[in-house]
Amino acid sequence: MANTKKSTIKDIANVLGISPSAVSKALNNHPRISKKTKDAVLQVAENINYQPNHIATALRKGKSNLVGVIIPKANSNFFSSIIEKIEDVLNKKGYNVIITQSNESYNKECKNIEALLFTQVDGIIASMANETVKLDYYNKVKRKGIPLILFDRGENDLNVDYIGIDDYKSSHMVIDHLVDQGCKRIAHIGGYSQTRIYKNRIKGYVDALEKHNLPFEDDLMYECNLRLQDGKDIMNKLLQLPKPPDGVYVAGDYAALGALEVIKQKKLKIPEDIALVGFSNEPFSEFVSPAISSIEQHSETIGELAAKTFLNRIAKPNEEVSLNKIILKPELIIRASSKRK
Amino acid sequence: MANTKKSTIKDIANVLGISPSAVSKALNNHPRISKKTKDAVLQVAENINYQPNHIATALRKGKSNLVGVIIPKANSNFFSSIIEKIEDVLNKKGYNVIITQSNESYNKECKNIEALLFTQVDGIIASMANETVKLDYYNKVKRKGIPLILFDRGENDLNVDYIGIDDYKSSHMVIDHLVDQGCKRIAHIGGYSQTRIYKNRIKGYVDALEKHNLPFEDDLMYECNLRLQDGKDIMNKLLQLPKPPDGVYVAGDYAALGALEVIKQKKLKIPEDIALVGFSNEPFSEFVSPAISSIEQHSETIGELAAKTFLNRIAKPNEEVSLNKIILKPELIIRASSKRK
DNA sequence: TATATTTGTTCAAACGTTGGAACAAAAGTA
DNA sequence: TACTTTTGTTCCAACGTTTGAACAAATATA
Repeated sequence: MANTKKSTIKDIANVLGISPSAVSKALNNHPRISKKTKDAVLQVAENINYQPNHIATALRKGKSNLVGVIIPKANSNFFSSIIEKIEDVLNKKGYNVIITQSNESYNKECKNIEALLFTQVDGIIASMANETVKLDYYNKVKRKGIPLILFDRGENDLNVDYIGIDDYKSSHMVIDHLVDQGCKRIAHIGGYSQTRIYKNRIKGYVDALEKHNLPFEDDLMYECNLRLQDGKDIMNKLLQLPKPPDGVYVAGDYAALGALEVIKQKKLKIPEDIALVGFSNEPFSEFVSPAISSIEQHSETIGELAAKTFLNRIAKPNEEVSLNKIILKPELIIRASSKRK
Repeated sequence: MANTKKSTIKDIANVLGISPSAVSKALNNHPRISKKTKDAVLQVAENINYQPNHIATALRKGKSNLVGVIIPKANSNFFSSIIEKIEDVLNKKGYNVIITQSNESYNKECKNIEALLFTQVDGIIASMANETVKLDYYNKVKRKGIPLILFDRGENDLNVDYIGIDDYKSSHMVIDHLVDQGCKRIAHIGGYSQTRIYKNRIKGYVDALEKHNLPFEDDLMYECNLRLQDGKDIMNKLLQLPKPPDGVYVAGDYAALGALEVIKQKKLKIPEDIALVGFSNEPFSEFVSPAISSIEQHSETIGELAAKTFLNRIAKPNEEVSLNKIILKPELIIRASSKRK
């Protein structure tokens, strides 16, 4: 029935009466092997359904051709399309991608790193969990000398390649827009400031307010996990303020959706009473009502650049110099939720 | 700087003046090795920061401890939480998980299978792409003799383990509910019937209509990719019918969201004019307005069972008998979009 | 014709680990 | 004391591939 025994290079060699190394060289298109032999080998390989043993190659070459990717959670379009692009680029170069989720947990992230190192990946492309403050595990990766590339959720202290968008500028774009629409009291529902990107968004928010001579008030700013429920909870708090905001900038679309629901529930008008802007342009943002304005982060580009950066590192491993810090330009997509005029 | 040269079992052996195999056995807690030696080995391993070479082990043992998972797309909560659970269960047993996305494309799926086989995974857990009709690649996996487990999107002809919910029954639950709410003309926005689960949902819809003596009309049923935009497009068509439906059963929440938007846009009332039920209970369904009724598929359970089924297969490889076809009970979550009374 | 070069192949070792066979030493049994 | 059993270890081959060195044969150069 099932020809369960896998055929090897040796089997091909036996059939043809040549040595295994000749076969190996033929398969790898070695210049010293004659066309005749190469053809014969290919033919036999086909016939006996030969599949190279990747593990043996990996052992011999000291290279697994596996790349680990760590993301917080795959269930957003942002991350899943980044993964898609990374797979795309790396598969073409003969790499396979191992994806792991940290679920925003530092512990899980550490376990993932352990597992990836154990699996002998040739590199790690990661976006850090919200919780992560300690960098010990990432440093371990660096010390092993295998390429580490961060995207979106990065960390300056690590001193590794990084691809992300300009979060500080994003906030300016959002606030500029809201001010332009006539907002005077703008709240921010942000991520935890320990994460660099959220810190930058907050900083951008604060600085942009100042730029426009608008007051910054503690009551108007919250840090949270940016889940849908967080958006609801915080929006409720904001609406209970003596002077509620007339504009809300939310650092994530799921939380923005939560905020939207609460505002509608309270029979307030969007954007007239409160203008709302989200972040990361999830597919649903366009379709809820009113459609939520959001920052597009160009996830495909991020994925592509992350993969290419890895390939570059692999190509020239001992090039200590010139870290890549690629900062992409954000794009503000203006929709009904913030368009007053 | 970086002690880039990895330490091996041999290094430990040299330090202690014992043989490599003694070290190997000590590390694997072989009963014939003395406690003294084991302790010493562990100590030295720690000191020189020894990390076992997984690839060498894999080669020697003929087992990669890698499991491939193929899903259509990670960006839904349904799939990402299944993955999470699979990782969870398998990591505990020393397996690592390689996740790949087919993006609903047959070609990509084939490539993924190729890549996973090439990487020498010990098993594949998959949910098929919508497009997939030909089973040749999956049959190839079977012929290799490595465990194949399908979930959600399965296929009877393949004759492999399967975990999913009772789609046929789901439809009955939905239609029963809609009828109970007074709907007389119920439309179905379904997935492509070539996919088993969608076929079952359609069959359930048709049979349930009959059960309730309601008319089945071609005009009231569509097959599509169930993306948000598909929901919008088809809902528009449904509303242009001379006699539009008063209830719509959508086989996916994203498409349901699209339909919802269109209905609201046309100033029709939900659930009064049209009652709406979705499928798979994505997180946003609860929070849009009106909240969308949906079928909960218990994704964690699916993930857990898929992983455990794999482990069972591995444990007893030559047990040809007794396929596992695990069909879970669906749960209808009734929300505002269909609750008339 | 003698020598150098090219071509096509084989040999052997290596990658790091494992595990059965072999064996010596220690301990137990008659 | 002589034998069996147990204990702790080493030896060696194996997993499937790769690769530089070696080598013979064919071809080119002087």
